[in-house]
Amino acid sequence: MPKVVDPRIRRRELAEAVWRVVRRDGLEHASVRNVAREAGLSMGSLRHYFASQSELMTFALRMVIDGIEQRVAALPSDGDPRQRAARVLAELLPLDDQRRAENEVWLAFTARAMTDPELRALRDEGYDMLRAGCRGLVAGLIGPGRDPEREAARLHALLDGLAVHAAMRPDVDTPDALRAVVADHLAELRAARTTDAPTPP
Amino acid sequence: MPKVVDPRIRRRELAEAVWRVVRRDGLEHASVRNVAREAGLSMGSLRHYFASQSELMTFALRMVIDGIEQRVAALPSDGDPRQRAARVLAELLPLDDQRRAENEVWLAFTARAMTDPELRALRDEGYDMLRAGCRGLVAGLIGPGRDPEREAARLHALLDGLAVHAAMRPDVDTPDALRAVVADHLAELRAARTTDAPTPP
DNA sequence: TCAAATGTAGCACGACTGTGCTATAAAAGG
DNA sequence: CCTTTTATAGCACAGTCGTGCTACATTTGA
Repeated sequence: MPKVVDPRIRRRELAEAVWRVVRRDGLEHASVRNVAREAGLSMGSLRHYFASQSELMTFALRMVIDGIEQRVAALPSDGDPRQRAARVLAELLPLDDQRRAENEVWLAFTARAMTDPELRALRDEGYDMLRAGCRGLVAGLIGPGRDPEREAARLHALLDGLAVHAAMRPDVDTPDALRAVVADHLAELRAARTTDAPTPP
Repeated sequence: MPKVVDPRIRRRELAEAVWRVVRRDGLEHASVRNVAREAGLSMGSLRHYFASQSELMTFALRMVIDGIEQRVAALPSDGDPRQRAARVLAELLPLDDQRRAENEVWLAFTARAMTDPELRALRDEGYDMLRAGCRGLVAGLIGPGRDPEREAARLHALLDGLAVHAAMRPDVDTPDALRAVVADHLAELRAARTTDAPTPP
């Protein structure tokens, strides 16, 4: 007795089942069987929506990227670059459960993308998006004497590092700690580049 | 016709076979069979050195941690904290093949540690080690008005973020780019904390 | 009303996995 | 020289895996 459900909703439900399995048991346990069971469907039914496992996985990762992109795009585009930067960065950090979930799933797939060409394309897309975003934020913020591209790379690395740490040690790298570090960094970006005194003799 | 080899060397060889399989095919393909084949041994022989797969994996990760720890410890302990910081950080970044390998293996295991308690203990050990190292470096560097713990967290996140990026995009985040970003960051740490001007009205 | 399309379920096959087990050859030690 | 230990190899079992396939119920559309 099949229910009548928009297939797009079913696909979302299945992708969310992938997320739950990945977070609870790890990506290596996200088999077709386990995901189908998690979603309360049969294997055959799952394969009606996704012709192969890699299609399912690709879609589950795609949903992470799209979700983040949409949330950032929905942010009020304030004229003040400092407020906008603060808002965008607060949106990118894993500060609540929803974003913690996305972050953990993203990390799991990022690792697998090291050896999976199909996932790698998506991972690179996310990387490029975030790097471009950092470029935009930095451009409106940096003080004199700073290299925009290097500052974008630095902010980007800081963000991804904080995300990894938040996943690894949520007890140490708490939301408040993440916010404080990012606030420090933003404040610093606005300062002029200090020319280096030579190493004291 | 068994060769006469120090069993500790065999264990190292097997761990290095794990590394190669992990880098080439991914952690999910580091099965007992594949690792044994990679090392040129039989499954039975591998299991003579490692009673279980998790013991093999644990040892392979342990070797990463110990290797990094030993290389940092072997660094000439210069009196100047700035030179020492530069040296230590250059040692921690994945700038050559050996460290690129360690870094990729570390990332793969870090991801799996999210759902594997045994690996998690090792991962946390690495995390704590690096955080403590950052604390030490920052203490000797920071300018007035800075919070040492927050700066340690920031440097730590920056390092891990750069490591992730170097693994993901070695073409973009080249060794030179990594060095430049870290140099910028170190120079900045020495500057005094700029008190924030309030957001302009 | 009846045929086509759609959603759901389940089975079967071949492949791969970790581990327990036995067999055998070489080395070590008396 | 002979026994014990060590190293290596290989097989067998039970389990999981992805996928192709069939069967059936429900909905849709003419």
